[in-house]
Amino acid sequence: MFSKSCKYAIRAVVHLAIHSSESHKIGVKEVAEALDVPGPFLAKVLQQLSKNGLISSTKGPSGGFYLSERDKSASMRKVVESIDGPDIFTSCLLGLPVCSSANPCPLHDKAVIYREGLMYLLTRQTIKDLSVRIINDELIL
Amino acid sequence: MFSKSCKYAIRAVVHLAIHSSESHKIGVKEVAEALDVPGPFLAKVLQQLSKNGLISSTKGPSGGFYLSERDKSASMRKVVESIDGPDIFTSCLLGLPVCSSANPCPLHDKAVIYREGLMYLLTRQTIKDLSVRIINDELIL
DNA sequence: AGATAAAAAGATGTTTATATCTTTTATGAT
DNA sequence: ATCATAAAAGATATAAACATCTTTTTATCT
Repeated sequence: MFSKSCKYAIRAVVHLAIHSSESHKIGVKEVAEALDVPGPFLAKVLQQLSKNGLISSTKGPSGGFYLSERDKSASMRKVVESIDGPDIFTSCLLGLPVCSSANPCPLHDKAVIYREGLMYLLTRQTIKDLSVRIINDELIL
Repeated sequence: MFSKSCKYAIRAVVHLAIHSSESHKIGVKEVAEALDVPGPFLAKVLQQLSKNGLISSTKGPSGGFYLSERDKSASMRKVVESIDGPDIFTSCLLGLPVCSSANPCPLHDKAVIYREGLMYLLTRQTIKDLSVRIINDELIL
């Protein structure tokens, strides 16, 4: 479903939402250790998220990555699309170039419902929503 | 969602269901041209499907791949799992090793519903069901 | 039996995804 | 102003997926 980069991105963004703020930035190393993922690879992912404006960062001493309040109001869908590309929820399940409700592939009508359900779920769910839920339900990352 | 091999497999199986029979086997080349996919690569996929007992084949002159009536009664889910592995519908969306309804990752409860919907759809839908629908609705492959 | 056709199997190449390392640049602290 | 710190950027390495080619095996027909 999601690429590994994307999975890391989702977890990292939520971790930052919970543990960072404008006044308390976090380094890649710390995030990587918390999530138990390869640091240099996570750095790439965070840089891309930063370049796409989904997370914030500053260089230099006491710098690091963080989420502003504005960042936290973005949808999880944007996070996913920022890494795996905008077509992940809309491209044909069978990889056919022409596939739409007008010209459906054999799986289109039946399967698209479920994928769109997931898409809309992630569209509605903001980073903040998710992190609040994680704190309340004591979920793991 | 599905790997390229898996997409090819789905399309090839359906093509065989529609165009082949025990008395009319089809060569890889013919299938590859019909679906417009690379022949040698499709051959690998068909071989794996054959080895896993999802499609039938015979060697030699007038040999080729085909679907017996018994083959056609298998679910599309088996086709998918035969190529992409049995975990494709059940592994954690975030790639966490421990993730279940008892110990859910942040996306688990909400997202799993949709993926399971797709899984059950493919479980119910046999190869024959799908090919009949394709013929009736004149869908493309 | 020999020729042939086609899958099966194996070897190899190419591309993309994943992962790591090194250098550069910007920032805050002294 | 200088130094230390940490992200950004670039270069490189490894693994997996994707793709192709070649050889072998097997079945069928003559």
